[in-house]
Amino acid sequence: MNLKQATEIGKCLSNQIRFQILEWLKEPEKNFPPHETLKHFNDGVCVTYIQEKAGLSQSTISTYLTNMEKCGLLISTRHGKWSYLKRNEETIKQFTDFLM
Amino acid sequence: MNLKQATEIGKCLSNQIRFQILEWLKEPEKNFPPHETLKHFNDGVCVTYIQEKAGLSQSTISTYLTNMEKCGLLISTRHGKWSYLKRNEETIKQFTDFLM
DNA sequence: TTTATATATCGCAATTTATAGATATGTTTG
DNA sequence: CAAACATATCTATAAATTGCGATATATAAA
Repeated sequence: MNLKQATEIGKCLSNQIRFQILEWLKEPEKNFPPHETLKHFNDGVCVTYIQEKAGLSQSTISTYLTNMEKCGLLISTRHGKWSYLKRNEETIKQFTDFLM
Repeated sequence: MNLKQATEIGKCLSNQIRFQILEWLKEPEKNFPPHETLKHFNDGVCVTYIQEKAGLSQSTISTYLTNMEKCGLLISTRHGKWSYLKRNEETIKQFTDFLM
C-alpha cells in the first residue's frame, strides 16, 4: 500500500453511501435477499440489489462500484449477465495497516 | 464510531497531503526538526513545521489541521503561541475497527 | 502598549465530485 | 436473430472541495 492508493481508497470512504455499501457487504446474507439464480453469497451481491438498497440511480451506483473495485476495496465477479461484488479484505487490511 | 464520523474521517483521508501529514506524525522526531522552545514531541509538532514540510499556504494547512482535529484524527494542544498536533491513535483504531 | 509572531477564519475563483438521464455494451432467452 | 435484462459508459449540471490571499485573533516580546 502506498500513499496514492491509500488516498484513492480515502476518496471512496468519503461518501456515506459508499462507506455504507462496504458495511452491508460485511454480512451479505443479513443485508440482501438471496439471489434468484445463484444460491450462495460466495462472490457477494449483484449490482441491482446494492442499487435498490442504496436508493440511488443505476448509473451512479455502477460508477461507485467500479471505482471501489479500481482502488481495491471490492472484488467483482461476473456470472452470466450479473456482476457480483464482495469486499476485498486483503486490501482493506493493507489500508488499515498503512494508516496505523 | 458511526457511519457519519467514519465518513468525515474518510474525507480527510481523501487528500494526499492530509494523508501524508498523518504518516509524518507517526514519527515526529524523524520527520520534523526539534522545536526551538519545546524540547520534546509529547504533543506532536507545531503548525508551522507541518506547513513548511507540506509546502502549502498557512491558511490551507491550518484549515486541514482544524478539520482533522474536528473529525478526531488529530489532537491539538496549545503551548503559548504554538499549536501542537499529534495523531489521535484511539480514534484511528476505532475507525479501522469500524472498517474491518 | 506597540510590535512581532503563530494560528485561525473569511471570501473567492478554479477544480473536482455527485448524480442522473441517455445511450451503449454484453448476456440470456424466446 | 430479436427482445429483454443487467451493467457500463457518456454527457451534462449542480454541489462540494481545493487552495490562496486578505484579514482577524491570540499570545509573546520589546
